[in-house]
Amino acid sequence: MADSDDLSIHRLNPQQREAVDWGDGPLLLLAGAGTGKTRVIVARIVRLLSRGVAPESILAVTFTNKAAREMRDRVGELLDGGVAGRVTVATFHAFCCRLLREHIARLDYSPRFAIASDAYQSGLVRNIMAEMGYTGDDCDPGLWLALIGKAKSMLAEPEDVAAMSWPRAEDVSRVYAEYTKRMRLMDQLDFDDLLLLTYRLWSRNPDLLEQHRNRYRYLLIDEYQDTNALQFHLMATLAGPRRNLCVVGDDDQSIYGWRGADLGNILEFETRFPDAKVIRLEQNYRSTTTILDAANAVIARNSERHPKRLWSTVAGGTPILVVRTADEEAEAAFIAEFIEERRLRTHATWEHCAILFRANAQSRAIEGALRARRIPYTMVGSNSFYQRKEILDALSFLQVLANPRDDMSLLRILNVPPRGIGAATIERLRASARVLHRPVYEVLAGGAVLSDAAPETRQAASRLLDCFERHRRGIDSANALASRMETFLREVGYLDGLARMYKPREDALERRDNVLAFLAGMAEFAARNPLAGLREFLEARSLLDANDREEGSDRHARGVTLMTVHASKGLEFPLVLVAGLERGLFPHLRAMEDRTEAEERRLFYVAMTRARRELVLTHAEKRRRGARVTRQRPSGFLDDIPAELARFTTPEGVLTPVSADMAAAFIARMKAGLRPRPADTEPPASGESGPASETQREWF
DNA sequence: CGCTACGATTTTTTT
DNA sequence: AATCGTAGCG
Repeated sequence: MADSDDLSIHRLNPQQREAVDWGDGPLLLLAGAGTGKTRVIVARIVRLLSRGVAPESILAVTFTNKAAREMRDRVGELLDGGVAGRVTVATFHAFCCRLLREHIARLDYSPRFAIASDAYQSGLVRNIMAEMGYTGDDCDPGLWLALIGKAKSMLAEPEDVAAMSWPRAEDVSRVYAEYTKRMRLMDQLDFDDLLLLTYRLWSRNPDLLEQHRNRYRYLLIDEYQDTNALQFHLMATLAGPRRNLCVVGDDDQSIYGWRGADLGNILEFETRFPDAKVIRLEQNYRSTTTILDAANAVIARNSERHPKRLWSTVAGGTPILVVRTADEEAEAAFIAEFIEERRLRTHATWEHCAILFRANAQSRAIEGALRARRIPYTMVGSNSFYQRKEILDALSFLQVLANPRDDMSLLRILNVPPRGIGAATIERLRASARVLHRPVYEVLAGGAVLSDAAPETRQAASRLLDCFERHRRGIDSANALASRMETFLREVGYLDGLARMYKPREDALERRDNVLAFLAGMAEFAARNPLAGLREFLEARSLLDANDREEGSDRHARGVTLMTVHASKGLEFPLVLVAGLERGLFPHLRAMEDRTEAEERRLFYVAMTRARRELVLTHAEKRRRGARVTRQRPSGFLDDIPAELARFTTPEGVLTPVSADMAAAFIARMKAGLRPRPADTEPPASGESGPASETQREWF
């Protein structure tokens, strides 16, 4: 969806052309929002091929699956499929995962490792903390995991951490060591391990590194501002003495610092590679000057950045609307009605509109308002489906089936639905497994622990184990995978047990439907990947981000798009509404404390620059936060928008009731064949657009 | 020893 | 509005 204005390769601006034609060696491309970044990367790949570089030699790494898919598609459009398919385009994690499946045996790991989700990691750390006797406040797993992740990105082992000057380094080291040991025992790798072990693989096996260096001779990194130290290290190592490393990014759009992204990577690229060529892309093809000037003014208040100033040839544009409402319901109602009005008065379609917010919880009110007005929408990236209890339970059954050593998953479902294996029994099993250093599954199968348990308990356990054993064969075949898994979930008692676990009948039925929808997704996967089995399904699932996990085949969004600002990066819409511009919410309270406020500002900058033609910012005076209602003050970010670019108002100041005349005019337009254009065919925004008044009518 | 029902607590962003 | 933890019942 980004860069939808279809400038062909032959119509690149001078900076873009220079970036495309630049030869070997390190290259830093500072590409602001909407400057045709993806187009340049794709053109550069095509250019490399035309210079005789083999497609197999090119590795393009992105941060998200969305970006990888888009790049793959765009390369495919310009090259015939055979060639395009030979270029490697993958996320860091997918690339490393593929490498490790093939070579990890050299590090003495099983190639059948599973990939642990963050919830899985948290659960494990929580268990570890409890076992090690930590109590009370400092049991927050997120805190410890962040430190472990930090250590990993520094290539530090637990012993190294102990010697560091961190607060409580001793404790971190112990938790880290235990965490590593347990993950290994369960054949689990976390996201960081994928990168870390790839690096270790190369440093311990120079022959392999040499082999890979000879294969991947040209490296491109997209969204470079989101990489962490380890990711940079990894790619620099692979580039080797050839140093054909082209990185593309925008420091102003770095919004993943909380996840370890290191802005230093992009700010210091020239220090690491003193002879690096640096090219800036500053011509924006996306937004009006009004939007761009406002975004520039907001981001200019950050200090640590590569100085740059985006400019646009799309003169003028409507002022940015800043709308104050009484509460979040009024805010949601305004947003819905504004979209409805734009649709009636202009050529806007629902697909042209996006509603962005800082936190997922904000979507509830907005969804309600849209539903009440029958406005179709798609909520992108809401993890909610996969965070549902029934999906997590079903997933745990499958994970144990694929990998019996997966203690965490086994313990989760051991007594689901209640089958007589209670807390005390589970505790004994766990303790015994810990002492013996054996997987819980094995201890359970051994039966010694259960010898003096109740007969029903013993019987339940052996029935469960029996069911796992029976269904284990055949998990490697895609043939009717989903229906065999459904049989498994039924025989293991889960599908029918839902009725007993959830008491309002409708609730149970809904959860059952969700599990069946999950299985339908699996069937779809199996159809697309006829060689894949259960393990491949689970791997693909864990490497996908929420945006890719839409269950319906309906990938092309229908209706208005709702998402977090984080999920919106890389996208663009003619009309963008950002909700909740309030102190404590955006910028978020937990980010306001120290240096992360700069990141909140960048996040707001990302939100603003998603808009092509019109930008609306809303804030409410009261908002429910949890159980209580709080008075909200407008976000400080609003003060940074130059007054002449914005109009501060209320819903009454913007919305005029939709008259019968207006509706009639709309119908007449439709009859006259003036159907709104689909977004893809939108003409390139160019300098010759008319005066603002005409722009206002015609932009959609 | 395990199960059910009720009440307290919760919300940042995600590969 | 869910989910989680705690207390009484079978």
